[in-house]
Amino acid sequence: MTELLTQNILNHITLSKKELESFCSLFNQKEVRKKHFLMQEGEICKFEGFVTKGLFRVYHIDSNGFEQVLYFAQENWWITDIDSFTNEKPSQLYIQALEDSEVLLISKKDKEFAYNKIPKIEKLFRVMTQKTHIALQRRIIDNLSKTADQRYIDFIEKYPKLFQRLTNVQIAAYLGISHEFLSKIRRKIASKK
Amino acid sequence: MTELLTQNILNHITLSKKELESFCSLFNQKEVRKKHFLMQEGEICKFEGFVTKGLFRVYHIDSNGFEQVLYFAQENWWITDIDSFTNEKPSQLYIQALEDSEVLLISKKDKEFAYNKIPKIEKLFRVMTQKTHIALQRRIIDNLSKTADQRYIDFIEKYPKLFQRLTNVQIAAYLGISHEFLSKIRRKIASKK
DNA sequence: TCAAAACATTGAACAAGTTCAATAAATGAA
DNA sequence: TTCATTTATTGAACTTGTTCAATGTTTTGA
Repeated sequence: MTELLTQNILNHITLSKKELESFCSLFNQKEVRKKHFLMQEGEICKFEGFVTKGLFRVYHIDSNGFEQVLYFAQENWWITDIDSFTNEKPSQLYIQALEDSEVLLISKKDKEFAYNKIPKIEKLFRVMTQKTHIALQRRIIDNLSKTADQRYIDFIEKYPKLFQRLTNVQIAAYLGISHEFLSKIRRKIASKK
Repeated sequence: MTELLTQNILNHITLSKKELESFCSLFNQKEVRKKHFLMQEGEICKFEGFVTKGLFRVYHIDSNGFEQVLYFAQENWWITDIDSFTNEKPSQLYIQALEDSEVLLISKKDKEFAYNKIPKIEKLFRVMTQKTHIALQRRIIDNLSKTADQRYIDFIEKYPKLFQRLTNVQIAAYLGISHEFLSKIRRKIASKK
C-alpha cells in the first residue's frame, strides 16, 4: 500500500528501513470517488497527500465563476494547498477526483512530529518544495511568453499519459483558454499534419 | 551592514545572537552598478543573495528575443536562480541591477555549512521557499484569470513603492503585455478618474 | 550643457482569444 | 438498450492585446 510512497521518498533522500516504516505509518489511506472532493474552498487544509491511484485536479474559481486549474495530480504526485496547510487559513482551492482515486494523507501534527523525529524528512520536503518552485517559475515564464498553441503542444509533450486522461475542458482550464478555442487549436494542428 | 539581514531572519525564525553572527559572517557584500549584471544566462548561479540596497530584475529572454520578468527584488528581498543554484546547471535567467545596488551573497558551500551547523537555518529557507511558492501560485492563477488592466491595478496596489521605481517597459514585461498596450491601459484608467 | 539614448504615447491594421448559440459525438446510469 | 448528460466542434461577431511606425518627452553621460 505504501510501496509507491517509499519509492517516491527514496528518489529524494535516503532513509533506513526503520525510518521509512516509521514515517509511512503516519499516513492514512483515503478513497475518493470520481467527482468527489478531497477539499473545498473555505476549508482549512488539514493534510498533505500522496496519490497512489487515480487523478485529481486542484483548481480555483474566480469571481466570474471561471475555473483555473493550478495543477493535476496523478499517481506518485503530492497534493495539498500549501498556503492553507502551512498558515492554517481557509483555502481558496478545490481538490476534486477526476477518477476513482486513492490518497495517503498525513496530518500537520504528524508531519511536524516526523520533522523532529527524522530530520531528513525536513530535507525531503524542502527538496520537493524547491522542485515545485522551479516548475512554477517555468510555468509563469511560459504563460507570459508562449502562445496558447505552443502551450498546448508543450503540455502534450510533457505529460503524454496525463493528457489522455483529461478532457479538453480540463486542459483548457490549465492552459488558461476557453475550451472552444482549444478545439480550434486542435483542428489547426490536425490539419497541418 | 547586516542589519537588514538579521532583521529579515528574525522575522522568520528565532536565533541566538551568536548563531545570527555566525550565519551572517558567511555572507559577502557586493556592489552592482546600475545596468550591470549579477548573473547572466548560461552561468551557473553560485550564490543566494539578499538585497540591502537598490533594485534588481530577474528575467528571461525567450526565443523571439522578448524579455519576461520573473520578479523584481528591492531592499529586503532574497534573490537567486533556485534551479541553477540547487541543481548546478546553467541558468536561463539574467539578474540585472536597475539602480546602483548592494547585495549580501552566500555560496552554496557556506549555505550547506550553515544547514549543518545551525539546523534552524534549514527551517528558515524552507519557510521562505514556501512563501515564495504561495506567491507563485497566486500569480499563476491571476495570470490565468485576470485581464491585463486588472493585473496592472493589482500590481500598483500590491507594490506601490516598487511601482514608482520602475519604468513602464519593466512593468509590462512583468505583466506579460507590450509596453504600448500598457500605455493604453494607463490612459484608459486616467480618463476614468 | 547638449546630443544621444532611453522612455512614453498614439493610431491604424492586424492577430489572438472569447462569447454565444447551434449541433454532433461520446459516455454513463438505469 | 436507451435516453439524458457531458463533452467536443464549429461559425460569426466581438474584445483584448500586438505590431509597427511616427512623435514627443525625459534622462543621462561625455
